[in-house]
Amino acid sequence: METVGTAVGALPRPGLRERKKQRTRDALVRAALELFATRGYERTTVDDIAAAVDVSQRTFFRYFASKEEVAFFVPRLAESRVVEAVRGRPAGEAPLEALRRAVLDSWDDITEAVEQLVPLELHLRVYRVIESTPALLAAHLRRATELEEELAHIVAVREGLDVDADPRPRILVAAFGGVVRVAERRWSAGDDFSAAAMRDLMTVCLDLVGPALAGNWRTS
Amino acid sequence: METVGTAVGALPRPGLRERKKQRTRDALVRAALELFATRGYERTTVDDIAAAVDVSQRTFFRYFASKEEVAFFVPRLAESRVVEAVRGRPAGEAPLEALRRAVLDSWDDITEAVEQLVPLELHLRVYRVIESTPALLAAHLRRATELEEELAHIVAVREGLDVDADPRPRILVAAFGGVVRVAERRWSAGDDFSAAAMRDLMTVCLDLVGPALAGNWRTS
DNA sequence: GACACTAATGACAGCCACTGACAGTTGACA
DNA sequence: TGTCAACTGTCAGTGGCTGTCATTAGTGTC
Repeated sequence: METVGTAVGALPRPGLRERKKQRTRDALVRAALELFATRGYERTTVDDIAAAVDVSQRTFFRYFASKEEVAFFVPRLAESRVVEAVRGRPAGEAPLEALRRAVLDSWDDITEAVEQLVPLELHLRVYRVIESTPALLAAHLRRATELEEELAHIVAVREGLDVDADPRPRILVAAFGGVVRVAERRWSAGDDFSAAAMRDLMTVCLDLVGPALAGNWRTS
Repeated sequence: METVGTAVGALPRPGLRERKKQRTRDALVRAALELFATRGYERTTVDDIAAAVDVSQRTFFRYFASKEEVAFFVPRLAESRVVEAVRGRPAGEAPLEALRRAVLDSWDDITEAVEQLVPLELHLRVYRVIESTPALLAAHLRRATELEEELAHIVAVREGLDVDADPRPRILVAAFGGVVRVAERRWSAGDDFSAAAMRDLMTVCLDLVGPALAGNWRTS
């Protein structure tokens, strides 16, 4: 129930103005996602979204830097949680294992946090729109690599390495990120969009990295 | 010197109209890349590019679907070569090895083909612009995943699998693609942009995938 | 070599994402 | 209650991109 973007300490009742802003932002997000999911991204104009919340187009752009940004409001939440989870892993753990457990262990929390914002089913529908809309898919991938960059730095620090000198941190997270994306696609393509299903898919895909890279597949 | 997009058989002199189109397209590409490299992508308008070649803006959009597309004219060439190279690998080869050798072995040919279009040095400068411009980076990553999808299908056929049933093809190319991107970044960040340097980087990065994913790194 | 045929182009109007500037409104706080 | 600062709406303008239509310029034919 906590305000999402608030600093850690002291939350002494945000004040009317702040609450109003929060409500406007949430209304814009919900209206936008609903429109994207039903009508599609490209056939939804920013004017449509603004009109649905009864604010001016200019106001929309004061809350979101671009039309794309509003589509990634929910994923953004999830990403920050993953980063935190990786930071929280014990130092002795192997790098890949730290990434793997961070994602798997924090998955239920993430799902819960998402549901607090929008219904999980709407999130899934929007995710499908993201994957099938070139402009959004591109933005999604760019965001993913930015996240990977952050994770590479964290891994490097854990292992006492320089990210620019030793390529292993970036290679690890790049491979890991690619696998996560495969799992995400399989999740959105399927019909079971529960958190448990996603966790299972992620587990299976991560377990397959080794075998997939290994020499011969005929021994499956 | 052959016309790039011509069908395999018979090239009986393209005709004046076709040659004129070819020249216009090449001029647009060269003007655009030069402008992107010097002035930056966002500070170059389509009108600028069109004016540099003395055609109307409308004509530019008849050659390229978007301003982005012209920036990827050269990479597009390289990608198609890689796909062909993978298709040409012997069937018995292990999947990862096929991808690896396809890229490494065709690298010199690709470099040569690129140089026929634009100076390699200009290509590098444009590549740096792509990596540092959010909109272009996003488009680059989307193109990369489209390529990965194609490669996953090829790998699946090689191994007699169904891409949608067995996740291994997609996992393999996702991991592979991630590593290739790391190598590309290191290439563009460095000062030696020769084909040989790129091949060496690629080799090093690919050799590190196993160790990076393996349990503990302290044994480096 | 004149003739129709068709592809390529330019000029123009218009949509949409996005931005800067200015003025009006509304919470915050003394 | 009055002052200040934050939030908002309006308006004008830029740039990417598209549809339309008249004009130009290769192409094949007689």
